Amino acid sequence: MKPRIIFMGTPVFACEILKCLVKEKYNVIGVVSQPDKKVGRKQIVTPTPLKVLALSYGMDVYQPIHIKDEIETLCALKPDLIITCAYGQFIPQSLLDYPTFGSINVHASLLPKLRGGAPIHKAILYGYKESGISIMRMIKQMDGGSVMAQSHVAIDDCDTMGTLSEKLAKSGCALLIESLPKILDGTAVFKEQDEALASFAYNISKEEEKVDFNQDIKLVYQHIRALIPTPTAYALMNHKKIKFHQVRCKVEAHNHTPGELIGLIDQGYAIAAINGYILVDELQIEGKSKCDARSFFNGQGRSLVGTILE
RNA sequence: CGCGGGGUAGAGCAGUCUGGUAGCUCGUCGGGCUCAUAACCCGGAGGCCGUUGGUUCAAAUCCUUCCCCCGCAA
Repeated sequence: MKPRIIFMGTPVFACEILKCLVKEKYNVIGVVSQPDKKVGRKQIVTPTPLKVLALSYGMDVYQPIHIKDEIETLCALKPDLIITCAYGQFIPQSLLDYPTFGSINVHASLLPKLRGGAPIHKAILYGYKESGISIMRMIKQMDGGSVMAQSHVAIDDCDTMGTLSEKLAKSGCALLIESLPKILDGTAVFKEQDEALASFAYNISKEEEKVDFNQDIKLVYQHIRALIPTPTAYALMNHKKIKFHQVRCKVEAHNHTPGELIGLIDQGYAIAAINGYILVDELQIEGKSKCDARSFFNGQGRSLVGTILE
């Protein structure tokens, strides 16, 4: 008799985890995800990535507005284990305690560091050299449960939130598959987190999306990479937003003003920061579509050289 | 009717206010120069200026219908 598993999650990252559960033939009896949200100018109702995937597997999907109102429904499914991964709602203790094997969470950081909703973004933003995956028990406190397994993933100098997310997802899948048997046969050992070392990775705020070029190139580069592909970092150019979709960096002493548009360097549109340049490969001006550095330079970019970003 | 920007050559843009020969950078094709080049020089091709109707001697430009793309806000 295979254990009955409920999987809860929302973004693409959670999809990868669900895929591997399916691949390993675990018995996922239901998927819980956030409600469909109205998105964009047209307010089109859009399902979450995990919901789309789950439906493609023909799984039952539950999308409670407040999960505390659906505890009975979910318990009625008689889950033996709940696995969560970036679900986005606090789950009541009574539900966490229901399954025979309890509830575990796959979190994308080396706990107790970077607890919270944006561990991948923040790992890059803070310039970490490595991050990882933690599998731990769910408790009431956010990402504070005892940890049973961790894997380490190196962060490359050119990693973005997107590329790191892929690496972590891969690592997370492997770790979860390795850990599940131990959880199900009771041999898993859970260790309490050291609260003194805990740090938090709150969701990216609107203010954090704006880039300040008046700091060291390394910090600017980390900042921009951390927000690729979403929500994307930006700066203001003549009161218009300019978003950075793909960038490189070049460390080099110079006398330009931080934020000054320099022109093309190594095929990228260069912007000065302290001790170097950001080379923008793909950008987007407010009201326009994405375009590459070359195209931008052929259009308005050439005459904007010398402009200082705010 | 939430606010705003935009649709002009394969790409990115200027031109629109103030109507009068379709322009720039890049790409592409042909030729030249060079040991060589994503360099430079010469030449060519490529446009119903998003769509509908109107004003005018004349519309990319002014008024009008609709379609599409994008930023913000949610």
